[in-house]
Amino acid sequence: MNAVFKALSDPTRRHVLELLRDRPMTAGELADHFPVSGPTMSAHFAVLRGADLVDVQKVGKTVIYRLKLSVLEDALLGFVGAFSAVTGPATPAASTPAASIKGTTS
Amino acid sequence: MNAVFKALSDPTRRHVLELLRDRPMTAGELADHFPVSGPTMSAHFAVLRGADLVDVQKVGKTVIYRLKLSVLEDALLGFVGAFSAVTGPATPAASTPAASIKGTTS
DNA sequence: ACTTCATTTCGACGATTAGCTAAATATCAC
DNA sequence: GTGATATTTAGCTAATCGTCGAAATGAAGT
Repeated sequence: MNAVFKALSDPTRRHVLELLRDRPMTAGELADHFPVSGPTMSAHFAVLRGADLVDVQKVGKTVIYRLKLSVLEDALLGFVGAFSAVTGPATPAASTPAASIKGTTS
Repeated sequence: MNAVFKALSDPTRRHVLELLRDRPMTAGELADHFPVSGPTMSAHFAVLRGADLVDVQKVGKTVIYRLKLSVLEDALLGFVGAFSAVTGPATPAASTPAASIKGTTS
């Protein structure tokens, strides 16, 4: 989970995940969306792989990256869920609005 | 939002937020939970303040830190919401203020 | 005023990170 | 095999980060 937050700490990597949200894309296709070099993008991909946030499939001379949504969700929702409960571990549609959680007055 | 993810990328800071989830705590009280020096903790607090994740209140010679849940939720749920419809724009049964974000990203 | 306690600021240090160019690897087309 | 294309690896640099001890700030208490 630490790896996921680490991966998410970079704007470029978050943007890559957002691109992957719509459809799987090849490394080059993804790289075309950013003003950095190929090797730099490759390094970002490596971090995303290390966090298990993407699936990799080699097809011919290209590499297709695919988002692993469940991993992203488990980490983020799991973390936020510990705070607000509405977004909790296994309760997608809870009835407690997040707005009802306030600073404790205890 | 970038600041929030940046702040969340460190385990110590995430743990601080978790401690703050239960109740507001003073800097020293929080620091007691970690094996690092005071100055180091102070630096972590500064990052959390920079991300607007905590409220600060000076009381006598102590400083009370309080979690700003909505900021945490807006960032994390907003981001995840852009990926999975279930967690995002409109929860089927409940509508949380933090979840009512997102439209089209990128 | 002086001392004590809580916290932050100041420099400094080693580790990590994002970025680059050049080179290596792999696959396809010829 | 040769050449072109896609991606990664290797080696490097500069910036950022987490950490520390020492000093500074601020607010009591004596």
